[in-house]
Amino acid sequence: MTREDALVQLRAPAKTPAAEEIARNLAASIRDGAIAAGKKLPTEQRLSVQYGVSRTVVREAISRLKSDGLVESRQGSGVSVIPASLRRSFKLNGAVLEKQQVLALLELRQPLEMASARLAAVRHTLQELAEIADAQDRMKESEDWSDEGVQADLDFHHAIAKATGNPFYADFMAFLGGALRATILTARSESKNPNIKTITLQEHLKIAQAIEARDPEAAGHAMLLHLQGASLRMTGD
Amino acid sequence: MTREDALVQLRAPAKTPAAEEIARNLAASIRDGAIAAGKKLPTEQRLSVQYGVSRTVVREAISRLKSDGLVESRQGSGVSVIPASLRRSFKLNGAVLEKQQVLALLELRQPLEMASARLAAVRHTLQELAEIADAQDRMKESEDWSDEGVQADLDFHHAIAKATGNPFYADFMAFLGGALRATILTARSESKNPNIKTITLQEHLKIAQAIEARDPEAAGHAMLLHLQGASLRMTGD
DNA sequence: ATTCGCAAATTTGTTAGACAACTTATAAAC
DNA sequence: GTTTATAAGTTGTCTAACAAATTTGCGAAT
Repeated sequence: MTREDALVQLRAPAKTPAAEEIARNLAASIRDGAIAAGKKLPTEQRLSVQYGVSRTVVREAISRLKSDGLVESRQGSGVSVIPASLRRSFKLNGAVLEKQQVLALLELRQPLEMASARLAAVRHTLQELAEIADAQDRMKESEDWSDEGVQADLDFHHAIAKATGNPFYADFMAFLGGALRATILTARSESKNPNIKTITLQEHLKIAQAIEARDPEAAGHAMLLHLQGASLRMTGD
Repeated sequence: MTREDALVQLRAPAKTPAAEEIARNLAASIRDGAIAAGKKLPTEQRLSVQYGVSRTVVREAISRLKSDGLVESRQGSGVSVIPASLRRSFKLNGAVLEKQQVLALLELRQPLEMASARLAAVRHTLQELAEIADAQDRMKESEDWSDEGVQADLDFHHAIAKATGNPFYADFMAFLGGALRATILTARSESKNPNIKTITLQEHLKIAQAIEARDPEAAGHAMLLHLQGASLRMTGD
């Protein structure tokens, strides 16, 4: 009996709450223009009937849309769609990233990482340099393909972004790193290349040295080589 | 009477809903580590007592946190904080941007715009080229410092991002453009430089020509000159 | 003493109904 | 015709309850 229950749970593990599904549905309608910008959503009453749920659930769904900056509500008036040009939240649609999406995301990351390395070379403080070295050390001591190793890898890049002194770099690189994290993990564990950690550490070292030497061009170049190498290792072997 | 009411409304224009304020409060506690990753939030019951509101309001606040990827809830268990490395939403904290923040955001945008121009030069289709030209035309026909003019300016950059064929470029540049939109508008209207539109159009033309000629280096360089010029015009005169 | 099973207590998910606060449309009064 | 009350419609909030899932604690069987 318990075993069967477990199987059932495995087959249908995540019964997504109604509010989440409705929010996704409405968000899709907004993004593809089915509900134009400036227009009002149906009233909470109508939506609750339409989706066959209580008004509470509809309100929780709309709460999410508000948080995403997709809509805006005014008491007594209604809920209206905010123009795409004013949206203040950038979001990866949560789901798993397909291979092609990962490549596109890496393509977005590359110029940012290069700029990050260049800026860090010019602006870094001693403390930030120590943080970069610390991430490097932790990766050195980590087991191959371990979770800690990948984390230290991401921390290395994040430490550089922080050393730019520009919080947007730090935040956005952390965001991108998190999105790529799962991908990197599986890629590492599936790779047949046994030297992947050693090579990565060497490339990191060159970046760190160029930053320490306050040589932005060398730092950017070393970062480019590292990203190209990492991309090859992820897709290639 | 009506006049006085208007004044009152101006003085206290936005009584922020309780759910929004609580969501902000909790988000702050999470981001600055007051509630560590992996830990559970207080129960909805306790939070409703703590903030002096109903459970409904607390649930709407938590709904927003879920949408932001800050927390995750499991029925029967509780609401737990998601590690920063896994957050899947990048958000500008809604408020108005200070001058320093704008500069930092422009610094983030620059390498992306340059990469965007380079990629667009290599990958653009005829249709995407037409869209770039269209934005350029609309800006030409627009009134100086008008809302349409700024919109056409942003559309020009967005069209280039779309021509990269990489949806993440398109989405993120649209996001950044929206965030900078208000700033650009005020900067334009406050500027004493009467030729600002003409100069911008000339710089845009050089970018468009380099893209059409499929010359990535020239496109990137023209974009750099444009951004540096725009930044100077925004802060300088 | 340890482990297993099971019921009870917790906790989130959902529903229903009600009232308050605000906006908008309507009708009445001037 | 303009302005002013009135009413209707809509979002914001509260209360009370039950459903569904998880966690906890207790007792029994081994």
